[in-house]
Amino acid sequence: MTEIAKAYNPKLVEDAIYQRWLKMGIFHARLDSDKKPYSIVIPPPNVTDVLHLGHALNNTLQDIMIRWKRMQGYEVEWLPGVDHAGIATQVVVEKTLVREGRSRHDIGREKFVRRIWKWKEEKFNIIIRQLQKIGCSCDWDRIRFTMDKQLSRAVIEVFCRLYEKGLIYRGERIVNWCPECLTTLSDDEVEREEVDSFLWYIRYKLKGSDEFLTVATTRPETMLGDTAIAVNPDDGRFKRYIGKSAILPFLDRELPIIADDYVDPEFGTGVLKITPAHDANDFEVGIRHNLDRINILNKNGTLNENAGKFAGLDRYEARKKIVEELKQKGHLEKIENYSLISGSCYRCHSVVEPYLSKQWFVKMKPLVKPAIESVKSGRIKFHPEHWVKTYLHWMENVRDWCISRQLWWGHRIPVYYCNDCNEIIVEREKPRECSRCKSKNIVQDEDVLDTWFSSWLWPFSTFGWPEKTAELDKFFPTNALFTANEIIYLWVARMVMASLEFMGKEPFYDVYIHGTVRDADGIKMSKSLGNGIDPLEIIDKFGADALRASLILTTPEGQDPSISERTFEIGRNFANKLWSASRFVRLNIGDFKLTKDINVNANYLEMSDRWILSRLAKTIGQINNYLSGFRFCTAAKAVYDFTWNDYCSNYLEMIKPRLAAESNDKNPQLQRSKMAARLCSGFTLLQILKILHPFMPFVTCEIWMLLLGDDKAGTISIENWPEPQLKFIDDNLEKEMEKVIRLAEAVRTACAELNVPPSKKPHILIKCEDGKLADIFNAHRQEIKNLARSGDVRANIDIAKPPLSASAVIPGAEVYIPLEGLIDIEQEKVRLEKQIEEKRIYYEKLTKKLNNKDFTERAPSEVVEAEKAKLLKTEKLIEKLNKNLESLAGW
RNA sequence: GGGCGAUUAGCUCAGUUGGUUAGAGUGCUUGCUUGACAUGCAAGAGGUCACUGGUUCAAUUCCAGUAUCGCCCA
Repeated sequence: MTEIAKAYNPKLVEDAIYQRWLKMGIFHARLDSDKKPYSIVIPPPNVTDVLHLGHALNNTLQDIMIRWKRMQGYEVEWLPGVDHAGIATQVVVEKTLVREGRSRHDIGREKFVRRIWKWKEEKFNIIIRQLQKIGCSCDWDRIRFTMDKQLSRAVIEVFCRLYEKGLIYRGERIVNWCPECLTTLSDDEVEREEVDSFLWYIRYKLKGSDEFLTVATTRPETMLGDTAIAVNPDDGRFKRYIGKSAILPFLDRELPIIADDYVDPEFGTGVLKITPAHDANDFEVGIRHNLDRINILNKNGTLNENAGKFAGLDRYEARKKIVEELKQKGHLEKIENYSLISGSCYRCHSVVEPYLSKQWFVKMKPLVKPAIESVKSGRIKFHPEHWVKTYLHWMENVRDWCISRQLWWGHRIPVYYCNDCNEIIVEREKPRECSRCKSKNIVQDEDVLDTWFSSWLWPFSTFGWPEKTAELDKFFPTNALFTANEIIYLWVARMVMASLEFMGKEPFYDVYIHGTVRDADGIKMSKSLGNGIDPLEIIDKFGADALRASLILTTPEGQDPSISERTFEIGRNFANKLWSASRFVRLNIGDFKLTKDINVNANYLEMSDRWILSRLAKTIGQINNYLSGFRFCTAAKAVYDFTWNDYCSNYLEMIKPRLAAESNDKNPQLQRSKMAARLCSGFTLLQILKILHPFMPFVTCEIWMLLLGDDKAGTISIENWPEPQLKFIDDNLEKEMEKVIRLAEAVRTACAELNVPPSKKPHILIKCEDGKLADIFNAHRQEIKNLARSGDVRANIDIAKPPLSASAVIPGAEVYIPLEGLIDIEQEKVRLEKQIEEKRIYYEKLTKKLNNKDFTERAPSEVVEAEKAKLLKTEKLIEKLNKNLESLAGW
């Protein structure tokens, strides 16, 4: 027999166990299997950096589902992978260059991209190792990267198909421009926050008049690009100016005064300056009124030649100068404080400029329609359900998707321009000549595609699309998707659209949205704030199972968990509890051989055995329900409670005397009882290991091997998930056992409150109202002794209270604890009085309720009866407590 | 400005069809070298269920409003 260490040390076992799993190949899904498939694709972490706690949560949830399904006998595919994360990675790597005193332009595109590939390799390997440390049972044979050859092919194919279908077009639009990253950003990549700023009131002189109109603006520097002044057509104050012109300060440009509904008469002065090249709304106004678009900005945020004497200045420097000069010239009426919503780059956080440029867009409206239907019809379900609203809201207000990025890292846009005839050629392979003029003078578009343009294909590109592969056949559509709410728009919604468009099917049927990991103060964990917790550090200190269990136990469904390092003690302690209980069982079952297919024979079982089996069956049923409903936290709590309370605190305590029976004792009943306890405790423990395995794979696997013997154990990971054995469920028995447990509790409480030293094990006498209850207690003398830490136990209907005894009252019975010389009578009196007072308050509450005619007449009779029964019970309890108190009088 | 979510013990949170003396973990106090476990055992204290109305015999639970916080979108 292997010795079992006193405390569980995850460091000694986790790596070896993971290697064992890899060696056995149990994570690889086979195409030739007859089993029903179950598949999940991982939300590919970004190669920007190593994984944080949010990833740990995300992947633990998936692993729980995957391991559960695997044990249930599905052919399980959990496809892992990593995302190239275009802009994010480029920015991160660029920063490393900057630290060396160089920019990406210094070393050039080719070298820079090579450098990012190197970065990718490093992070890729670390991420894999991290996932393995966490215990994730991914199919490593099918790991993917969004820039793999085959996945890149899928991206190009999709671009071409959409272009051919007229769903991709090139257009000159106002886009979000990051002057730092020098690229466009999609609307979803811009972070908006409220900032304190000003509203500048600027006077524009009317042409040929001394009158002027005052406009209010939040961005005075853009005035250099103004091409009109606008008022609301219904605004009586300004009607007479419509059709006239104003003169732009500095540049003396003539600006037509136009009328447009877009102008809000309430804002500022009710007069707006229109800058079509630097504001999305103004752009629209410009189209309606056929206005010029004058771009005044360079790509790096400095002002260009259109800015006259301000050319070359940075945008904020220019703002300062312009305001200053306006003031000097008397064009500045006033400055007001104003809080505005400012957009910043989600990667480098510099302020984003609305910028006019030629970009590639995807027409979204046609793609959105079926994707809305998938969710409305219920074919795709969200967990928790309320995220449906978020999804639909975005879908119904979708705007065209700007997919070109002025970056070097990503999938190059498959568009070629002919330098001779300006033909635009969209091809899967690089063309040799222009399709129109046959010129060989063609160049590829410099830009790359938005990262999400590859990740929206993830559920099928990873399985080999556009090829028709066996993998796609077997594992697509996938079953579920696990992700965080931040990327419902960016990713989830787009995956649904892409899958419907290119596969004709939804990519998954269940979307589980988990919360965002926060620190103890409720602040989102992030690297920039430095409040993040490194999962590897936690694994090092507490173990991977502790990490997993703690995360799940503290992440209620649909809520953000608040986590500090101490949180992980919950899981560590639990792993140790399980370990210790297993050690106890191992030490006590002696030569009894546990086997995988061990079964419990109902004939031999005693009440406590049948009780734990009933509890076990119920618990398994609950866990199945909870997991099916994606209620991971509740499921985890159910196993936790069953293991700690039912199994350890109650069952193991109750069977201790049976296990301790001397093996040379000739009493056959005693030996049989001992066997039953060994059998049942062992059986239940093995079942616990199984239902706990998805949550805590390492420790359960290790104990499984220790109990069964390494060679025969295989791995618990591919054992059958237990079905609840309904024949064991026995509600009456549970109620009886509940009474035993309650009784023991009452005795413990009395002894603790009276400061009875634990070494003194007082005898207890139980006076029962009916013989049946007395029988139950008498049948469980041993169990009560152990649970209550008492001496002998005797129950009967006609027991007299011994003098100088403490007492406790429970429904249907009272317990006497003769404690002559051990207790302070005064203390016991106080104790009883306190209890009487408590009961009396409750009694009054019930009386009041039952005296209310409205209640007795209108509430359902069951409810009224139940209240009456409570009243009766309480009355009896008070009576008994009073008698016990009286019996102490005079001592 | 629109939408979503939250508000229950010192802290983190359960409480799914309205009736439980409102629970758990953790922290706190007290007592325990209890023959598995001090990463433990036992006991205790601690709550006007954010506030105001409404529906109801009955509201932590349903409805409306207010306040505070968080997230998403304009």
